[in-house]
Amino acid sequence: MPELPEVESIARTLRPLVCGRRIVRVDVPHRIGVKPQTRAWVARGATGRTIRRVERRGKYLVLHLDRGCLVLHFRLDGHLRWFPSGRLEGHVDVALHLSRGTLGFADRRHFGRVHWHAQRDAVAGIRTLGAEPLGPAFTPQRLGDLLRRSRRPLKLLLLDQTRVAGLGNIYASESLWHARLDPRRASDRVTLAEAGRLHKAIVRVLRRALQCCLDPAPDFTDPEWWFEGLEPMLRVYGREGLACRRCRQAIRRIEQGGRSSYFCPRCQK
DNA sequence: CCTGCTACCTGATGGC
DNA sequence: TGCCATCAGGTAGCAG
Repeated sequence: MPELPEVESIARTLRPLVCGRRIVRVDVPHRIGVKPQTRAWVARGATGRTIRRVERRGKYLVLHLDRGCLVLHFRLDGHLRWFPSGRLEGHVDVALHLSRGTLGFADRRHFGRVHWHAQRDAVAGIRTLGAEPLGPAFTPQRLGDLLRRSRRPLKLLLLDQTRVAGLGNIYASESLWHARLDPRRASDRVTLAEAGRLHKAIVRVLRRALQCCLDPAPDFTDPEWWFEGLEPMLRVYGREGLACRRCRQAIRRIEQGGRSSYFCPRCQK
């Protein structure tokens, strides 16, 4: 479960459940969930430690322990499950048994990971993350600078986590629709005014999505929870062939970087 | 450094 | 029914 708003809502919902709790045991029913680390490494790092703080960076979820941290990444389909009784049910790849309740990490597709690290910034993917789009450093100027320095298509730039942290395939397309910008446009050919529009669109889309993800909040039961609440706010993603909600033109789907982009060929220029 | 491509996995869906 | 192709929220690693 994937992009910034989803992970942020997970972090917020998780805090009261796990902060201050001790990890009494770590089970790894599917070792692929910790690859390339080992069961023993993760268990040794986390067992007996107390969860002090829950942080989101980009799409990473970091459980800071009193020594080291657990770094979770959901990739495409990973999700959390909460077992108040501590008894596992269904598919779980990694289980953190806490002093009260058990947190499970599950991903049938086995792309998602749970790793233990001595330091959060030991993770290259976190260390190199770009600006947090809902943070103070993400200004129209900053976005304008990023755009000017790349000739790549806008959509691919927005997906690059080292530029802007946390946008994924859904919200990149959504943001470009709101900004009325063609996903194929070369980044360095975007005007200042257009960069301003894009900045505003990104912030607006992510804030709105976060609201959707917080109501209803994640229940750590249904892996599809986030997508249901989201659909009403989507303007282009997954709407190939349907009428643009601004101009009624048919939405197009194209491939960029091996992934689908959705846009309106009439009002996105 | 920048860019583009592939691998990594599983399950759902649709055409024939 | 069954079989095959295609698609899916992401990133790491590697070649040029």
